[in-house]
Amino acid sequence: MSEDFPSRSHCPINYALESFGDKWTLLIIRDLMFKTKTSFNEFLSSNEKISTNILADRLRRLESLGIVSKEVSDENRSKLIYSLTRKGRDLLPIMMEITQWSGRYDPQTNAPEALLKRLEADKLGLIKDIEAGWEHK
Amino acid sequence: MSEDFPSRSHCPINYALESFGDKWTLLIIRDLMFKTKTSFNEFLSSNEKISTNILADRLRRLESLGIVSKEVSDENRSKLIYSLTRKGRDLLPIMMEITQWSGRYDPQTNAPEALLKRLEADKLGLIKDIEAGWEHK
DNA sequence: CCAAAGCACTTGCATTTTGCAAGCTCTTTT
DNA sequence: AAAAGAGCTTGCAAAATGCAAGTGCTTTGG
Repeated sequence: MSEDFPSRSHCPINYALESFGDKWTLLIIRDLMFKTKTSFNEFLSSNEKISTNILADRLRRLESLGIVSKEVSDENRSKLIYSLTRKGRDLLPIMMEITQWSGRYDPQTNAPEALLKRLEADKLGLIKDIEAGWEHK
Repeated sequence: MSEDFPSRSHCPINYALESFGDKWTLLIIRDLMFKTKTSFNEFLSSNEKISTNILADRLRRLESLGIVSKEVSDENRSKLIYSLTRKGRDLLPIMMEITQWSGRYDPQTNAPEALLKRLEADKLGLIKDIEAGWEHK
């Protein structure tokens, strides 16, 4: 990990933009976080149709930022398993706020009604529950 | 407002990306939300040095999405005042979570220590206070 | 009342990033 | 030994960005 990109400023919003401010990176994080996808070909199969060169680039970038790590699969040594680091898992509250905002403003959102309800009623509890699910994994 | 962009999916994360998933949009929202900037030239003067054509494009886009609105200034009729709509102000929790995450992971962050402390201790109270400041404005 | 300055852009063009299709290398399965 | 799966890389066209200059309205100062 660790690589330096010329930084425009050290504003916290800008730091986030330089980490995941593009059209694709957060989708990969979403897949890792909520869809239990872990491999190159699984990311490729998502609805938004990322292309292979962009996916390879973003995974490399996420690794260099310490948000994602990869390891060789136990069962199949030609397969790589990607996963979120602590830094990546700490993006959960951001993802939840984004989900809530989009759920409120996208008339066609496919965010599950139950999830949106829980976000309104008990966001912190929900976040804790999701994190708990990661602990004993 | 309202314009249609061909949408890749109705995933809530993707909706957010299609609203502000680029290197500049969130900086404009930051300036409107926290730096009391309201005009084209003020946005231009930010540290990150956005160029005029991109700024014009993003403001147009934010208006068409209903996140920002503009009106002619009372004192100076050649000046336009940009402001956040309700939809835009509702991005505050996302901005706060981003600030907290970046504050935690950017060793050089310039997020004020006091703000980060308050975010750890009483995020909801902080958000309420900021929103209250907007009410009687 | 006219010239200069302020404000919000637009335009043109070079550079960079993206999107798409094809191909390549190394396992693993049959 | 051949085919299939997994994770890429490469080449090229198209789109987005960055930079510098210019345009068309106010508004201000003399």
